Amino acid sequence: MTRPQSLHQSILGEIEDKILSGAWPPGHRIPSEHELTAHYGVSRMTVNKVLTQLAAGGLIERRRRAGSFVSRPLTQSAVLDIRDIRTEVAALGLPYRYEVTVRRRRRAAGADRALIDLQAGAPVLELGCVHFAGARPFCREERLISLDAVPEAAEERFDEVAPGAWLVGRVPWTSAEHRIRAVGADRDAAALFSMAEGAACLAVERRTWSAERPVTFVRLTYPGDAHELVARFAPTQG
Amino acid sequence: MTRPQSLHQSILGEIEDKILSGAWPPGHRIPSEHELTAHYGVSRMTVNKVLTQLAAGGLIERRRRAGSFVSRPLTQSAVLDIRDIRTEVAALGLPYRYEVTVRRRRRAAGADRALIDLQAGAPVLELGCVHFAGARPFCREERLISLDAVPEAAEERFDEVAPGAWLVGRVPWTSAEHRIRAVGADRDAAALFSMAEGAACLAVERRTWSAERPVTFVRLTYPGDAHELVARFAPTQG
DNA sequence: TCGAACATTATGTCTATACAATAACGAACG
DNA sequence: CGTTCGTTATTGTATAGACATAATGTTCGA
Repeated sequence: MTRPQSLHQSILGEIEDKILSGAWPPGHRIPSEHELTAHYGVSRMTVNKVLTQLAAGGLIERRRRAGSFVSRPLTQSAVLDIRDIRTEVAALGLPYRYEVTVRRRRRAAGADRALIDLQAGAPVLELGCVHFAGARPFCREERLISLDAVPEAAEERFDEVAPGAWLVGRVPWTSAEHRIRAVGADRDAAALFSMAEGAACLAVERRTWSAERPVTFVRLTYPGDAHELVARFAPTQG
Repeated sequence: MTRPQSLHQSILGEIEDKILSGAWPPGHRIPSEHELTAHYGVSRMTVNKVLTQLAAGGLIERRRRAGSFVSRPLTQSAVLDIRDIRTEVAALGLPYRYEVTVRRRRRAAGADRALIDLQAGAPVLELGCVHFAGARPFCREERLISLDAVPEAAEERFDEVAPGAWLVGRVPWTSAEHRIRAVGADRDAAALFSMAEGAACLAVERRTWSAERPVTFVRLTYPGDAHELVARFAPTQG
């Protein structure tokens, strides 16, 4: 359990404890790097590393000449883990399977451009999928892929690998924006999930860019309260 | 625009660009600290700072003796900003108001202990609130506060400050877990939001601990698709 | 051929020192 | 009394050197 920690880790832990326990309340001025250096008998660089890390985590704020202060939590920002659907299903201990229901190549129309920031007439691939957990449909996927950004997608059948996983393996690295809403099931979703039209569904919309260029838009619709997203907030991730 | 950056910031930017543009694809081994040291003409500590930061952001993975590698994005973890409800309403440009509808002090029963990890019979304060944006109800709040953790809450009327804001100002620093689901409106919510029973609502449940002790449980229910949560993911925060 | 011992290499951590940038403080001055 | 200006405490950044640690390759021996 108590594995040998590095110096700055144990110092980090100590200071964190002081803040989390309330011994050092929000607004409290914590000792200067110089004082901490003396207190712990370490070099200033080590102390600096700790405080820099605490500041990055939002636990303290630092001002030159003034000192470092325990920050008051204004916006609790939590880390949301967006996992691959296959992984999600596997976590339930159910066999995973998916079907491609729609695969259409076309040029971006007005409606598309509202979803993802594309040039008019840019070639896009429209995809529809259903993901299954065991025998039951788990999630509906509606996706647009910019063929300007990912031309290889035009040739891909997506029989073997789902579009999400395919893109992750192909497109280098991305920034993304997620929007999470509750929506009533449309006729399609109601039939798919065997639920009443208008019943509650969780909709996760994700827009993805790579090197400033739009890559893909996807809307994942999960039935009712059978699915939930979990986000955790902890001062230091670990 | 191009303000004078520090050395490690500009190096960070360069490497990030290489990864995001795809020049260094996932799995690619990036130059060793020693090589980067030579390439940029800086000390190893500076390079180390950059790579450590990239690793913390999840953009690269580091293995002793083997080197540093561009990681393949498996779980895209996004940062979800959980704001104060008052702030959310203010962002809409609407006047904010709230009402306390329920305020009951009692001992934790079985149902409560399923929500928040309390001892049997521990004193809790049960609260119900409705938050308004303009004239329309914006959000329903159901809350349990552990009076062991926050005894002062027993005396507080919550006339002036909503429970969420009150707690943030009082309880030092917390870790929290958020669960986000879509639920059908119960009779109460349907009446409140003037919607059909069973219509889609977004439910955000938050459990909060301070110094390992449970502090509060809150369930926020937002009407239908009138509300959405936004989470962003970017390699380096900034 | 297989496994154990060893060498090598890259990361991980820490120190001591240095100078720069910033902003709070206090003293001098109008 | 208020403003300006220099002083100084504190953080921010960077360097060079050192040793620790881990894991990969390599060599040698059974």
